[in-house]
Amino acid sequence: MQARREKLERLRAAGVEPFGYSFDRSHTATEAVAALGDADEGPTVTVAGRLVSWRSQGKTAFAHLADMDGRVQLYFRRDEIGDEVFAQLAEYDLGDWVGVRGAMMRTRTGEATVKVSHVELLAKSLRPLPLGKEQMVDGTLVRYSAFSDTEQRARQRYADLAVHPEVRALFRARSVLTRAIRSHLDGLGYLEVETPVLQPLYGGAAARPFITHHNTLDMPLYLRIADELYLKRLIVGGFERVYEIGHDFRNEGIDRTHNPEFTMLEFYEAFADYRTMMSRVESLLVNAADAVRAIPLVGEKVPTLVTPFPRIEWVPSLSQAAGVEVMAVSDAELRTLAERIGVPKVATLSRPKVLDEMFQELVESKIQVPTFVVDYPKELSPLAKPKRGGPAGITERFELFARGKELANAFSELNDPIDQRERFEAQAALRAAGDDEASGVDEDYLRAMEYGMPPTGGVGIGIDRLFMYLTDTPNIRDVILFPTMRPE
RNA sequence: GACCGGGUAGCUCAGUCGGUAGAGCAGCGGACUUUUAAUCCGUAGGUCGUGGGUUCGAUCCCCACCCCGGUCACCA
Repeated sequence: MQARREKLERLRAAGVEPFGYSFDRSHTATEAVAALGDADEGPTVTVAGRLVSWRSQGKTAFAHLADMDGRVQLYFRRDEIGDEVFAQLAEYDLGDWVGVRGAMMRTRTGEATVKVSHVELLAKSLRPLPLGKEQMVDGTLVRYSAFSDTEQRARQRYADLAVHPEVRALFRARSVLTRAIRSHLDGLGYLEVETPVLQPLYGGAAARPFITHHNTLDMPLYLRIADELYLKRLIVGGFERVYEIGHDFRNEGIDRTHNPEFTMLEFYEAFADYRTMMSRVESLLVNAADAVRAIPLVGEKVPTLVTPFPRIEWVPSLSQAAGVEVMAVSDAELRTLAERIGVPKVATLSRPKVLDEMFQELVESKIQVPTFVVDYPKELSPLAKPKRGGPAGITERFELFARGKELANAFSELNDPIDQRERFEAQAALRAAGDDEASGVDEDYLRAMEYGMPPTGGVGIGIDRLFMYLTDTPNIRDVILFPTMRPE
């Protein structure tokens, strides 16, 4: 770093501004290479990017310049750019942002290269980037001394992105994913809306919230754990199709699949039930997967989605896997069974919870291809409507699983305000008993329900997890640009 | 929270059966007008995660703690 400072000073002394103001480029690196085509000489191009390699050879030098999505070789000759400028190249470092102009040419070894006739420094890099060396071996990129410390890559995402084109490609793909989702929902007549992140009451899921304080109002506010209750207020208001993509916040642990702040898509559609929402989810995911599949360096990993997704019913699938009629079997028998499967602390769990654990163990974790699990027990689904015409105690709810992980959760939404009040009050009782994941009674939401909400289907999809599934990324930290981390 | 693995140069790592440390790349100086992990010669660079203990002496052994990763547990 000291050496780079000194170079900076020498450049300034020579009248070179080390931090430029703007630069007009005619081609990206990829476009410049394409402009040469198969020819040995090509048009003059102007390109800009970071210096990522440098091979000096006395009176010539080769370098590679990398920009957003590509790289191109640069060839400097003293007799081409003059003694003074050539001498100044000694003050350049890897990581510097430069702009160059020159004719495209092909080198002896066949690489498309800019024969530089003009070079200018756009920004001096004072801190060395952790650039490794790389080589193509049989068509695959081999890195040496790559920047691989997972912690530092997440903390210094800017450096991770700067030296790893495939990381840039991954996050570009993530952006493409959300764009595809928006485009798909917009095409169905959905309205994208924004609802409060700061909420006086939190609800719509069971999770511990982040709590903050508003000074002027002198009251606590909670960072939302879900968008659900506000989006359904909008259905009451007459927006028949709404969606929101935003961050939810849950004050819980951090691990491979959990970040305290994560991206949630929720969409609600009036007059729809959960069956309609299943087909919405299918077409949405197929479109999203197609969009991501088109991204180089990422798309190869995207699984092929075959619709319609298989559908299995919660109770029968569990009964079959367990070998007994789980809803009919005695409590004692059920618990014995659960223990044999390996469910921990069976004695401390309620019966619905035991069933849920058994389901996770026997069914959920074995689902590989995207599969809808439908018709959940009421005890596990407090926000879903009872199953029409179906057995008592079953609700119209589905979850989508793939590779053993939940991708979506949806209901035919409960719109009976009397029933809703009872469920809120049950939650409030739990909260009073010390369960800080339970919510209170949201009177304003009940008031909205009392005005009348049409039949509505609603879906929540965790975008981070969906993207992890599509790109086969095992750690959520690797799909969030700046994951939550302990301070250094 | 438990267990396992790890923390040494800017990056990736090696090592010291206990005697205050090395390599490659990056850096710096030099040679080189088609190189591509360029090559060649030379050179600089480290409170060995933190604190304590044992010892004449600790980066190494012991204890505690911190941090990271993995597995498991917890978690609608």
